[in-house]
Amino acid sequence: MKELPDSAFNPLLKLDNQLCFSVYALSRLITKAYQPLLESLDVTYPQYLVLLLLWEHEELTVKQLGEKLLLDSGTLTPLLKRMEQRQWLSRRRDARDERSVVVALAPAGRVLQQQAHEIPVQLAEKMQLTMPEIEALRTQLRQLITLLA
Amino acid sequence: MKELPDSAFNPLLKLDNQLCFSVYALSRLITKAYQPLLESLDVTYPQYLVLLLLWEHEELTVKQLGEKLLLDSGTLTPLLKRMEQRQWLSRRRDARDERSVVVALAPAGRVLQQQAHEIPVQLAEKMQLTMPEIEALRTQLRQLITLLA
DNA sequence: CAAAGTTTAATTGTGCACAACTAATTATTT
DNA sequence: AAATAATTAGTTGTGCACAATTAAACTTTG
Repeated sequence: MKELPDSAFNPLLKLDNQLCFSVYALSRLITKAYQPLLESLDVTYPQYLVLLLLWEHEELTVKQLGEKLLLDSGTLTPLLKRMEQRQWLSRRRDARDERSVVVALAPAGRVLQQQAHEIPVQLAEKMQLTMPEIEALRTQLRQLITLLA
Repeated sequence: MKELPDSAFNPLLKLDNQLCFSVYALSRLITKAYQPLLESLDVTYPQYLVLLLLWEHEELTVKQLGEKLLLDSGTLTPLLKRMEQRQWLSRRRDARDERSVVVALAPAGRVLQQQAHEIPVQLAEKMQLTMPEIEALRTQLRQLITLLA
């Protein structure tokens, strides 16, 4: 009997079939789709996510940012230092608990918010999805996230 | 009138509402879910994706790998060099077109395939999804991928 | 055929992402 | 109170990911 490639027996090993690869590829494509919109602000996508949170909450500890973004200090500390250098935010130890570092929105970070208004709208257009479609997809992904997180 | 935070007016700016963040977070969680399964092979997730393709196709040019994985030579070249050092694959210029580099599965890479059989199954279990659910989700994601790619 | 243009990898430099570890502070236990 | 444990950021080292550039090989065109 002729030998067949393994993927003939185990179609799960075929790349095209893999849900995980789709998520991985889509994630990078989304970052690229954001890039032309973000580069006018000279902000990377992870930095934009931090700004989204600070626009909403004004100040958060590194730990709180990490919980919301699912990132650890090894990623956040250098990222926040770069953002501090550009004066978008400030970092200071919490007086009530010197272990914590409080990250607060700075005036220049507030200015960026004005320029960011159209970004979510433009991106939704790029993805050509209706609101209900976006809702449904996000709900499914969030189920997986809570499962794996 | 009292000032409200901007996200009250523009809920799209709220992180929790963002489809894009869900994809980004899920992608990293999936990589982490793979990690305990892949570390027994001492392979990273992107390296595993390359292996999946080589198990299927035996040999591919860097360009073909890039097209399938949506990665460029800046990412692939150093990754493939590391895999070549471990003797999982070989790299050689194509005699018919010296611009191309042919990446071919090496015997040690074939051995890895045996150990990888259970990985997709174990991951599907972790995600607690039925096959139809996986299919449906993947179809939606692939639509977005072709749109953005 | 020669010049101009295209294709393919490699290189360089920046910024995540994360595991493993360290150091400092706070909380808990005895 | 002293010893122990837990929490929080920071540090170090490795590996992607990608933009921008370079260099070599091939293709097309005048």
